[in-house]
Amino acid sequence: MYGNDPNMSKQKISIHEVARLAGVSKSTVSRVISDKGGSVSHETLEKVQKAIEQLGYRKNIVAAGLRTQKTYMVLVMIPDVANPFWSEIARAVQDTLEPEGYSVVIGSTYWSEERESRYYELAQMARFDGVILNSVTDNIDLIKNLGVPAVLIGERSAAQNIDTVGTDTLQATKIGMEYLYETGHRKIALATSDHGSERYLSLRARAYKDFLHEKGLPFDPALLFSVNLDAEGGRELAKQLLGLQNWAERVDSLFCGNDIVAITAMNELRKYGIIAGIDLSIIGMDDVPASSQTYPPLTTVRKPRERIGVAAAQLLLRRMQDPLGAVEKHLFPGELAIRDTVIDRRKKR
Amino acid sequence: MYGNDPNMSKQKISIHEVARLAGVSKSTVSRVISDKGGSVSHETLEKVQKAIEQLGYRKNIVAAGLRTQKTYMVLVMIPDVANPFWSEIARAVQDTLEPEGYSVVIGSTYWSEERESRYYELAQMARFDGVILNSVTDNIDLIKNLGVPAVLIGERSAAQNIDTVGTDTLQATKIGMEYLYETGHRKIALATSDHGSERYLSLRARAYKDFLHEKGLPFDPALLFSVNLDAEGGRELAKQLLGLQNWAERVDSLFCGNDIVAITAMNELRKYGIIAGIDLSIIGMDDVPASSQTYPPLTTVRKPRERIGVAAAQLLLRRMQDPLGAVEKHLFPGELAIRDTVIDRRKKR
DNA sequence: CTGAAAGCGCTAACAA
DNA sequence: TTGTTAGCGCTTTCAG
Repeated sequence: MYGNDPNMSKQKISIHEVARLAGVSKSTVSRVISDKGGSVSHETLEKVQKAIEQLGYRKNIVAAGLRTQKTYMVLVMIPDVANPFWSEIARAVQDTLEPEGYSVVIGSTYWSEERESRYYELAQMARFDGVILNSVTDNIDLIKNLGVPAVLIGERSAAQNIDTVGTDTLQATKIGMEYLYETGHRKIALATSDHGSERYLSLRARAYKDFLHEKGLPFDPALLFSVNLDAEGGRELAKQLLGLQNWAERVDSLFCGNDIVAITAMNELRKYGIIAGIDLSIIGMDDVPASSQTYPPLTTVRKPRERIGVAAAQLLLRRMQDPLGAVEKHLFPGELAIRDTVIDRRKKR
Repeated sequence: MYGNDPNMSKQKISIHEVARLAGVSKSTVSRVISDKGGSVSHETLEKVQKAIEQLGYRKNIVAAGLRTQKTYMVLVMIPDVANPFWSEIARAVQDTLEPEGYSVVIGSTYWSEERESRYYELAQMARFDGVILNSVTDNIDLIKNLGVPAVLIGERSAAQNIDTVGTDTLQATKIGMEYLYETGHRKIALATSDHGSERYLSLRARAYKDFLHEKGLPFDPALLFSVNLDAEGGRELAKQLLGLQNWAERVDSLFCGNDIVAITAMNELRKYGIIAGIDLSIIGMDDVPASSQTYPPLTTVRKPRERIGVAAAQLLLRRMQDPLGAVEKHLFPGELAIRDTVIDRRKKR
């Protein structure tokens, strides 16, 4: 009549109740529920399991963590969950960490240092076993002093002594250039940002120049457009291009720093009757979801978001087991997503 | 030489060390750090604070939670983080819960029941103070037995006894229809899914019929297209429309069940020379990011993702304080996002 | 206002 | 193989 309702959903049932019902000690129950395979006789094992079943007992991992110093929680700190680039990385991390028993907390910093430090605080309150992050500030000392294994996502050279995974921008740019070259383009323009602080952006410019040199093509400074990598930059780019004398004879293709720029530039140029894929070749970078929905669909260099996420997760897993192992860095190549904005000029020759 | 470095980042410093340094008891330190404003003299308060500062002490909220039965963690269970619709809701939840001291865990179920139950397990392991979720199964009993305050996101009628927030699909459909009507359209077609299980989808059809009736317009069953709400459905829709006899005379506008359908249909129709916003009006639903990047940009009915997220978070906050309060339900109206795919036919009259 | 002691639910020596 | 005894770091009576 009292307490014999197995469906009571209140989780008042702890290891203690299980022990009582099974007629064993708490430690024995503990041995059963902590998968460490502590030595328990087959007989008692069954008794305990039956009691657990009967009471609907659930292990309280938070309490367990207090003792073992593990939380089975990992923080993924990224600039913006709602941005597909980052959310897809987060998803990949989640997918590889959860089967290992970890829960993933996603924190959006919205590029704000203040929000970043709030997450660092959290991390220091012993909430997480590990952290995967993309920091605005790249305050390496801060990250190293977190007292928690950390993996960086990005491609900053500042981070010398810390695990890193990211995209190989040099290669990603080159692969796009190469594709333009193969399809018969010889007058390639580049649109990218020259934001001083974000030094990795100029990697695109470096790859561009290297490429021209390698192919023995002339470098025309007027074809290196400097714009912000957002929608505004795309419109600006269209304007700059159109402002160029004899532009149609000087450029046959446009390599854009990212897809947003490519898409807005493309839409802007159309207003002047210039159609991407017909009058001018355009190629973007990132492969955001919108890129396949534009008209015509955008050819672009895809950044391997999934691989990045998976690699970061695996690296963290390793680092959590062996905090003192050698620092690793992984740069993944971009992949060409061929759609309809690059003209095949070989046919025309 | 040993241990006298105040910057040692290992968080070995607990309440105990602080107490020693400040020359008080652990309880006193506890009173200081738990914002409950326990009575502490101004003098000791200062001593303790100084000690905390000096040692770089951080409160271990996990340990505290063991005692207080609070984890300050909230689970947001959604079908897919990488889908903008859901990630924006998650972001809003995060933005309103974090200032209250909660950490938000985002869990993606990918529409799988199995993954859902894994999260229910987690919730039962006393990890979370509350849960905000969109369930595939809508197993209300299960959710109620979680033993944790829960708020549902969606618009399922099944959920009678549980807090819910969602979009008012009936109204959202109507507002789009109304806009078409205002701009002079009288031959409106609707494309939606008739998936039996997802009964809320047929809300669109209901709103459609109601609207026609209200305006005294005839209902032509051939103009109610039934397609899946994905890219494939969009192409299918284009095919069906084109297959209709005299379609150009029978329909002047197309209301699509969601943006994906609208965008793919629009791109497909263009192949036959039919341009949205010129030859045919098209309107979507959701306002996904890609919608503003299409050419022409898509007019659509925006679902108030942010408001939904904020409301869900606030509701959960309330429910966590008062678990027995009356069940609440909030449906938010859709908003028109006017862009370029709807023709203003009034001019032509 | 402050301290001592008990305990949240679990794990980890150490005995038995 | 099992039970006993201490804690993990914090909060919370209950005295003083």
